[in-house]
Amino acid sequence: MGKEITSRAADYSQWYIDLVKKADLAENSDVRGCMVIKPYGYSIWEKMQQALDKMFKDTGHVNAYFPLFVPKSLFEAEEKNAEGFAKECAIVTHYRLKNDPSQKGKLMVDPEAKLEEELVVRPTSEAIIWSTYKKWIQSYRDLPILINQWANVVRWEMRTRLFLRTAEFLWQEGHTAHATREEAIRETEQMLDVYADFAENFMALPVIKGRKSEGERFPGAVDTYCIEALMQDGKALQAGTSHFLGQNFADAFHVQFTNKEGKLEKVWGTSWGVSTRLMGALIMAHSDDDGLIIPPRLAPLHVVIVPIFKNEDELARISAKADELVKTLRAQGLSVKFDNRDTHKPGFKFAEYEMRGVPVRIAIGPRDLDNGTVEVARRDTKEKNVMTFDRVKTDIPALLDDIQKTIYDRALAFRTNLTTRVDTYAEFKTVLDGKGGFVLAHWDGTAQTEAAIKEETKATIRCIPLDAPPEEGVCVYSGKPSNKRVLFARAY
RNA sequence: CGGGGUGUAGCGUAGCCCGGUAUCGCGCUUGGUUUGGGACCAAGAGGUCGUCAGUUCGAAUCUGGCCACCCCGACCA
Repeated sequence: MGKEITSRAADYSQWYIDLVKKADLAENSDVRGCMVIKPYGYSIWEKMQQALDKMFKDTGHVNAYFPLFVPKSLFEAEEKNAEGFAKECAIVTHYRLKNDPSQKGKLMVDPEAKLEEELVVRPTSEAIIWSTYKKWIQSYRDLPILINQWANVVRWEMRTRLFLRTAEFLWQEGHTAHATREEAIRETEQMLDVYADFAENFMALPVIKGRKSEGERFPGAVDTYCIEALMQDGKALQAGTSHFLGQNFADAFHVQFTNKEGKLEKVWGTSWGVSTRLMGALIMAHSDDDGLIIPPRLAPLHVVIVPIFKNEDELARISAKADELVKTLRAQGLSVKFDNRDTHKPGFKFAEYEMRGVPVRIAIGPRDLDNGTVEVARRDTKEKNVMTFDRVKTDIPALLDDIQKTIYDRALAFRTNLTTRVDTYAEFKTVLDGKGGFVLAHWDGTAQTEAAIKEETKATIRCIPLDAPPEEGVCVYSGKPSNKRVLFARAY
């Protein structure tokens, strides 16, 4: 592991890349645009999965798995959806290789093994899932269907960045089918709330819930809801989406049911997802120039114990105490590691665990044994305090709660400072180019204005906040009347 | 797909203009001294210089083709 990462002030993008690599989260693979998620990075993703999966199940959903490949004819059935993803689809056209007669030891695509129908590698699974739902739904008694899947998807992006945008990424996608419009909308909103809850309470990431403008809507959706977060460089990041699909996929795949009155009706749908992009959000929202800062509720390791010793005898004495602490803390439900390696000095270990964002570090040396104390360092503020042995059991769990809260409060204060209400276009541009962040401004509601602003400033409407109070005003761009402010920002 | 750039040890690099089998740092191995904030000293190991061809007595270096990757744009969870 190297010694330093680029500072945020020097080059925010480079800081992010350095951090992902030095904290051992992920690296570029031999496949263009695809990453290897390393064990430590994956363990954080697993924590996210566990928390989300429980929330999905608590709201009545079940997991299932649908195929990676989507026959082209199914994929193209919902026109807007197909059109929206067409430019970034990987396609399977053949199913066999053979020895290349012109080059010894090389393989070539067997031209005789061409598929009758090409298979699209899923960029999202609405098509394959709704073609399946058609077989499952005949009666109102078959509804609702509340299914989630954990899967990988492929979107052939031109430019990629670790976690934030990769050609293949991991995610979960919920796909639900309902008898009524109202129920489907309730589902869409419920899952948005689940995502916001997860972001705020697990990721310690304050988010703004809202609806996308027509231009930013998911292809094939009637309405797209999202949560938007602010990163430390003042750019916005979409952290999750929940779509009300109306009857678009029911239309495309002829999914109908017989209602209580014996009449045929079309099914209403939703879909919702979050991806490994959340890893990027987690990193960019909280971490500092010394490395990762992970909120305790997502940290694979809560506490690391580092012994400080000069010889085997000292290590043995410290180990006895450390083992006791490990037991105590594990009994509190915490993940604890005693790093007794004698191949690295304490200073090296301190730096290493800071880079990896372990929330709490406990150091024990001979001095502590004599005093009946330990040195406790918290990662979020870098504060160090001496604690007596008997306090560890109660004070460490309390400290972790405090760290979780501190990280959230810090992110919220940051966002509050970087959220600006503007009333003129000049001010709009000044704020974007100066302090950045979220800009709340009036918008006339037209796609033309939205596009013009994007063209001129690179800022997009992140969302129309759900909690925006009605307020009479005029569009900063066109001067036409508007009745609420929308959220603008430059985004990832 | 347009514009620019770069490929030398696991990683980061010097050398290239002006041809003579490769520099330095990190990391790695071994031994010793160290250990309360990324240790030090010594000795070692590790390279078809992206690839293919050409020029030459001789190519990391010059010429051409190819490949890969990075950056800027357009596109994007």
